[in-house]
Amino acid sequence: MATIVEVAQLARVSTSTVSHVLNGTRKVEPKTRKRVLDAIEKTGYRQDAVARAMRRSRTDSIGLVVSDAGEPAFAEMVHGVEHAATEQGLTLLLANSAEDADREARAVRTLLTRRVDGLILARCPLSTVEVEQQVASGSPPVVLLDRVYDGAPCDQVGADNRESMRRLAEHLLAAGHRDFLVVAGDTRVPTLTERLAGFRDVAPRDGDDATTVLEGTDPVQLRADLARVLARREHTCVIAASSPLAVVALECLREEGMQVPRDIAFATFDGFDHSDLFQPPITTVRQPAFDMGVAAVGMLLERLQSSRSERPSSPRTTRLQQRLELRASSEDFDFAVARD
Amino acid sequence: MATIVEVAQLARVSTSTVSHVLNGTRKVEPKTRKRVLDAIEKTGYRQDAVARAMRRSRTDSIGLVVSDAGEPAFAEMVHGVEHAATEQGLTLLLANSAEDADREARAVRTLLTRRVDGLILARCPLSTVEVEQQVASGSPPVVLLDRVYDGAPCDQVGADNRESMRRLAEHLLAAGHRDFLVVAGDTRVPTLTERLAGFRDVAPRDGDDATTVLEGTDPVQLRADLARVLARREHTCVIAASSPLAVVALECLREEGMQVPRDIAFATFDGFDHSDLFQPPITTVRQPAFDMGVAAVGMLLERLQSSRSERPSSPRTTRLQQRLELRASSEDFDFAVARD
DNA sequence: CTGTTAGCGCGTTCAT
DNA sequence: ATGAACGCGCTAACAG
Repeated sequence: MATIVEVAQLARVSTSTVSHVLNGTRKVEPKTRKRVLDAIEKTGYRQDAVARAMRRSRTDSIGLVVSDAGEPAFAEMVHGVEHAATEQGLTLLLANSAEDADREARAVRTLLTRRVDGLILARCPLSTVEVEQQVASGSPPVVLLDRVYDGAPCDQVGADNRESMRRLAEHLLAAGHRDFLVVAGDTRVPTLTERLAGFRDVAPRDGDDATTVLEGTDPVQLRADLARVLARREHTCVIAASSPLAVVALECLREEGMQVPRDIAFATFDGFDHSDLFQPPITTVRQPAFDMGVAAVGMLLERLQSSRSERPSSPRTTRLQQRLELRASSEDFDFAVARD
Repeated sequence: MATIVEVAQLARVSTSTVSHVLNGTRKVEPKTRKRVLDAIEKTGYRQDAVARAMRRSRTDSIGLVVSDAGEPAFAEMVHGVEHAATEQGLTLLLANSAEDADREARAVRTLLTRRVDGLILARCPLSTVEVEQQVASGSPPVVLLDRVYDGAPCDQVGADNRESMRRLAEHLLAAGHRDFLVVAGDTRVPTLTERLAGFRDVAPRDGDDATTVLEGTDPVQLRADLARVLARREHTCVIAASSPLAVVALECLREEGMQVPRDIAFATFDGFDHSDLFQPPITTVRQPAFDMGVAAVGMLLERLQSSRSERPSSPRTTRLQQRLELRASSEDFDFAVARD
C-alpha cells in the first residue's frame, strides 16, 4: 500500500496538505487539492486507520460483548448495534462471553487493549470485580445492554421487563387464571429478577392457590423440578421468563403429554420467530432487541461527544417498551374443557 | 494508561527489556524480569494493540462481512467465526452488507483500512468489481463463506447444497411425490443455484407432471406467483430453498387455506429453531452454520501462516455436510387423504 | 494558503 | 544479558 508520503511526493506538496485534503480540516487551493486527489487516485492510496488511531488517540471503533451469541434476542441486538455503529462511522469489534465471567473479563481486556472508544456490555450474571471497576471508571464509557440494574454507575439500555410482566399477568388474571407455574430461571440475571418482580406485583403469592415459582441456575435441575411440578396437574398456566426457559418448559409439557392450550395455557418472553405460522401460536412479550442495540450505540455516542467537552453527567437509563403479543396458547385455553 | 516507558523507568531497565519480557522474545535475567513484572503490576500497564499493530504491521484481527445479519443461519455463522477467532487470539471486526453491493464494498474498504489480517465474506448476489478484485488479489487473504462457487480465486467454505437437495428430492420421490412446487428464490445466489441444480439432477423437469419451479429476486412478485400457482392445487409437495422463502410459502399456504401436511407436504432448507416443539414439525435440510464459521477461520489461519513462509498455494474449497431432518410436514402426508 | 517537525507507543536492529 | 535509537504512517502545532 502507498503511504501518505508517496502521495505527497507525487503531488509535490507536503504530507500535511495531503492530510488536510483527506480530512477536510483546513482550506486548500482548488488546484493543489486536485493535484492531491489525482495522486491519491494514481497511487490507489487509502488512509491507514491504525496509524491514524495512533496519532489521534481514538480508534472510531466500539466493542460489544454479549453474553450469549447463540440466543436470537442477542443476535438481534448485535445486528442493531452493528447497524447503528456503521451508520455513525464506527467499526464494531464483537466478542462473546458465553455467560462466563472469566471470558467476559478477557473480552473486555482485549477490547481495551485495542483502544475501543466505547464499550457496550450485555453482561453475564456475575461479572468479575475487574469488569465492575472498569465499568465504574467511566473511561472508556460503557453502556450496559439488556441486563440493567438500579444504581449502575453508567448508562444503560434495557426493556420494561417488570411492567411488561405485570401487563401479561394482569391479562391472564383477568382471563381467570389463579394457579400459575412461573419458570423464572436464574434470577441473578437482572432481566429475570425484574420479570419475576412484575409477576409478584400483581399475582398471588406462592402457596396462595397453587401458584409456583421455579427459580434456578442449573437447567438440568430446573427441568427435573418442572417435570415434578407439572405432574401434579395443579396449574392452569405456565409463564416462561425467557425463550430458553420456554423451550425447556415446552419439552417438559410434551413429555408429560400435556397439550397447549387444551390442557394448560402458556406464555413466554422473547418468543420464537414466525411463531404465528406454527401451532400453537405462542403468547409472547417481545423484546425490541434490534432497537435496544441501536439505542445503546446512540447513548454511547452522546457520552463520547459530551466527554470531549462538558463535565461528566450522571448515568441515564433508557427502557424500551416490549410488545405483548396475545395468541392462541393463552387465549384459547378453556377452563371448562381443561377441568374434564 | 501507563506506557512501556513508565514501566521501564519504574523497573530501572530499558523499554526494550520490558518489550522482551512481555513478548518472551529473548532471554532476560530472572531478577530483572521480576522487577519488570512488578512494575507492570504496579502501574497497571497493558500493551497497546494499536501501537503494536503499527510496529509489527499486523493487527491480529480479522474482518467478517455477512450479507444478512438478520437471518438465523448467518447469526450462527457469526457466532462460529467469533468463537474460533477468539480461540486463536484474533479479534473480530463485524460488518453487515444487508444484501447490498455498495454497502458490502464500503464494509470491505473500512476493514482493509483497519488493516485486518484476513477477511471472511458471505457475499451478496452481485459484488462490485472492486470487491471482486480485492478478493482475487489475495492480500489480505479472503475466505468466502456460504456463498461459494466454482473457480473462485480464493479459499471457501460452504455446504453440500446440491447433494443435500438431491437426497431430499430423492426421499420425496421415493415417497411417491411427482408434482413439486419448488420455491427457488434468487438463483443468482450460488447457494440457491446449487440447491435448484440438485433438484434438477433427480426430479422431473418443469412441465413434466405438474412440477413448477419459482425463481425470482423480488419477494412481492414471488408471493404473488406463489399464490397463483397454489390456487391451482396441482402439487403434492412444496420445497423451499431457504428459510425466508419457507416463511413466504407458509404464509401463502395459510392464506390459501391449505394445511401441512394434510393438504400438501412441505420441506425447507435452513429451517426453524425448535421446530419439533411446534406443529407441523417441518422437514429440514439443516446447515452446520456454526461449524462453517469455525472452518472459515481455520482456513484463513492456515492461509495466513503459509503466506508468511511458503509460496501461495492454490485455492481450496471445503464443503460441510448438511443434515436431513425428516419430520411430519413431509412424512405424514397421505396421498389418499389429500386426493379427497 | 502551505510546509516543517515532533511525536503517538511500541518492536527491533545494532551496539555494548 | 541489556540499552540506545530509529521508524511504522499519520495528525497537529507552529511557522512562514
